[in-house]
Amino acid sequence: MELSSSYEPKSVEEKWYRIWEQGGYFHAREDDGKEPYCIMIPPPNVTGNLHMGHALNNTLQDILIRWQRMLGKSALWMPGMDHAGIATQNVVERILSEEGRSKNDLGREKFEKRVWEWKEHSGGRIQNQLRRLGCSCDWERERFTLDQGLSRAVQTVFASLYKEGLIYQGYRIINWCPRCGTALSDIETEYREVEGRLWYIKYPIVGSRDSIVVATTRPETMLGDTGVAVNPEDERYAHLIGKKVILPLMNREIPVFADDFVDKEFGTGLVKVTPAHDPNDFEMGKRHGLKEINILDEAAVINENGGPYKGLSRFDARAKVVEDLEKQGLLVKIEKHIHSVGHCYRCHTIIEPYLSKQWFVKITPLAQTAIKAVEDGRIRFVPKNWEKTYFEWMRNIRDWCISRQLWWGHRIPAFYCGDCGHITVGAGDPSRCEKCNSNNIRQDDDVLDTWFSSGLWPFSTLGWPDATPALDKYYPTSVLVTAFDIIFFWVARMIMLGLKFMGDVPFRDVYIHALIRDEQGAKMSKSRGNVIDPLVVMDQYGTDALRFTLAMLASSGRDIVLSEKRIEGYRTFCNKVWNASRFILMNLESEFREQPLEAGELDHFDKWILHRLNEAIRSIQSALSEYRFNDAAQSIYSFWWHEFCDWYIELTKQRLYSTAPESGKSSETARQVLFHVLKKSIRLLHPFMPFITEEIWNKIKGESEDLVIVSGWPAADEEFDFTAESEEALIFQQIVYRIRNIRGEMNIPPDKKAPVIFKTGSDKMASIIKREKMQIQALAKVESIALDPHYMPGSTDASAVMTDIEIYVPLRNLIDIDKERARIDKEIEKTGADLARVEKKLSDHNFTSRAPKHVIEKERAKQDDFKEILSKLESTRRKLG
RNA sequence: GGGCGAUUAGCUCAGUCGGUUAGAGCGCCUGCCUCACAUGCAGGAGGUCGUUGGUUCGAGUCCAAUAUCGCCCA
Repeated sequence: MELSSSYEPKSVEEKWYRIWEQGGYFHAREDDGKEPYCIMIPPPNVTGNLHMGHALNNTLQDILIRWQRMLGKSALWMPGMDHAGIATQNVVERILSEEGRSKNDLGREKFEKRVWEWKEHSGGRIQNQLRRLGCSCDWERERFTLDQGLSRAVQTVFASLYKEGLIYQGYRIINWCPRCGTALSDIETEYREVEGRLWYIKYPIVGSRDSIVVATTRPETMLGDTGVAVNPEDERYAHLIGKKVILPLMNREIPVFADDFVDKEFGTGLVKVTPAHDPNDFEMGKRHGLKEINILDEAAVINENGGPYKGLSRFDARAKVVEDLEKQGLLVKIEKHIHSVGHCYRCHTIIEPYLSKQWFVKITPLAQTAIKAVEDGRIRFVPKNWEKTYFEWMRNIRDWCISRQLWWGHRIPAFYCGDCGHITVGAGDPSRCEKCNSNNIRQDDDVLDTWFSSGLWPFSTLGWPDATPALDKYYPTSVLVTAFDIIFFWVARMIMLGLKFMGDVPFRDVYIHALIRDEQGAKMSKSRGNVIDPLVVMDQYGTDALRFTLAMLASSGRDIVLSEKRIEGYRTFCNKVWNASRFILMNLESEFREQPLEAGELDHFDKWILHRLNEAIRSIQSALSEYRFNDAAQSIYSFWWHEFCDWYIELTKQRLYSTAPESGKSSETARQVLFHVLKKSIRLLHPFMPFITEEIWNKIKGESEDLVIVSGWPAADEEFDFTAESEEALIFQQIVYRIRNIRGEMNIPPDKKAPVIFKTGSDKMASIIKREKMQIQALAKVESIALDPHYMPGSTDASAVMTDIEIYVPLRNLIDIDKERARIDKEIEKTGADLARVEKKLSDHNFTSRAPKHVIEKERAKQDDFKEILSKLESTRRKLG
């Protein structure tokens, strides 16, 4: 039963995780007849390593799952990983390039095989890192977005949406990453303010010696210009509309036309129009029938349409174009200009708006249903204000570009017929064109956006498109736990696709937690070097300390600022819990048997701690059910430390150590209460600190009891609500605290015990003091206690005044009169201020006539109290001279 | 440009329905190795709740304006 004097997390963590996992404690059974509770893990990238964001996200999920499991639910936490198309392909391409090869050297099939090999050997490290974090995922059900079942779900969804006309091919400007060599969706493009330039370029007017001046941030795109636009209301240029100008360098005649889109204030008010290389120009081009001249290839190198500039990169081309314009005297001026430029969210390369044929999801019909689900309250965001962000985006949503020019991913299930040109789309691999039955068909080369498959996660992982018992039991899931940065990427898409294919929401609640930042509030990133690695932290302080810290910090704000100091602080809490348990175990006698508590045997402090335990249970329960993780953690922390350890355990020592013959019963009751409270508080703490609690539980559980992970969640016991006794315990604490305060302030050495005289006219107070005489002596280090309603204090008494009690500590030569005067003066000042505030309120007719009665009563009572205390303090002060 | 959020102790943050004397952790100061714990114990200092105005009997809390900082979208 003996425990070591400090908690050593390392071996405990490994041991218990193994026992839980091997013992099937994480496994939820669809046939268990229990009420379902299900959380789908936000699948980490297969390339991922556990960072603080994951640690927070998964700690919160694990708290919920463990809590619900203890509540007796069929708690399923579905784990898995995301194939992360771009990221994973990049990783393997980098490895190949170190070998001096490219993916094209291997060819598609061999490359895919190579990625799978990489996945088997190096991918998915994060799964074991989640185990270290204590995550009680149902690993038997682990899924991967590219595994067979999920791939079938993807194909089924694609085919269905295509047949309904909600997936289509379009030729338009998309966001192209020249480095990754693929299209991206709008939200995969990150805009950043960069300082660029504005070049003013002369375009000669056809049939005139005059020229116009256009301003542009991208002079190199002029190679593809097919027009110049002006605002129709711009009088300066009205005469030019319909004229033609000569495009310099290319010597092409292009029209000047009017379009509302043009901002009169920008540059000269004349803009060059390059329909193939700018989304706005593309729209204008469509409106005015302009030609689209694509001047770039897929690597953003100028192609044959760029004439003499062919072969130059987009950046070299810019320099050369500017240089040539200058030589020809066509460059008017250059200005500095700040504008926002899109970057690839994976590799941060500048995005090229690029004209190409891609697959799109027609999103508006899906979005409307998804908006309604949140409006109706069928899905609830917590905190609620994220609903605004969701609505804002969903109402302005644009079609989703889902094709990616990658090799790693779900290949688009569209087959082109070489004979009739028909496109056959369907789940499974068709061998013939569905229209002309030709076998001359070829599958689309592209793969789908990774988010397309993760959008199906809540039902594809449960077996959809098959109607499985798991799907039936666990869908809709209970809650989705995630950070706000993927509301658009993931949350919104799961809602749209879940409603579409399951006919019901994918989850009831969406709990949005904050992002983690460093001590300076900066986003943690490897390049900044400010990363706190959760794995290192778990090594140093233990997993439970990290988890508790994260729970404490998980309040509803946007950011969490994390510092190691904080984690260190909660390691001491682990140690506190450990040592309190150790104390209790040390004081159980070998023949100790847990007995039901008998109300008749309990003393006031037993009743107090049982009452406080009830209140802690209630407050933790209500906090967790509203996702107030920090409040729940705060409640359990302060109950453990500041009530159970600081007061109750200290109070039991007198009873446990007493040698008085009649004390046997009291000490046995104390043991029973200690044990009872320990057992319940260990269970309350389990979801937050699973390892230490399982270790301790193992030493205290009964032979027939199973592990704490499946023990019942404590319920408040109304039989143990002792309000009146608890109030008396608080008065006792006040008394002890007042005496300790005198000792501390007067610097009375700990070994010097002082006599104390209580002056009170209240029978209630007198009885408390008489009853708890021994405890006051022990906790406040008091030599003797006297009750004297008529005590006349001497000039060397230190004193304290509380409601209905005056406390005197005769100090004789130990007293420092100046200090005592200052102490009393401070009290007088404070009480005087309190009294003044209350009296001001009570003398205000508006207050007494309009405030609710109970508020006025409260103020009156306070007034009486303060008055009495103040007068006693003043009389004491007079005696001090 | 549109939207969202923050501003409370030296630091990082709680503060639910507007109603005790605004709380916590860390840090700081004083005294203690008291037989569970020095990863500890006891005591203490430290706040005009960003600013201004309003609503209210009453505002850290509600409203408006403003300043500073941050995030998202275009």
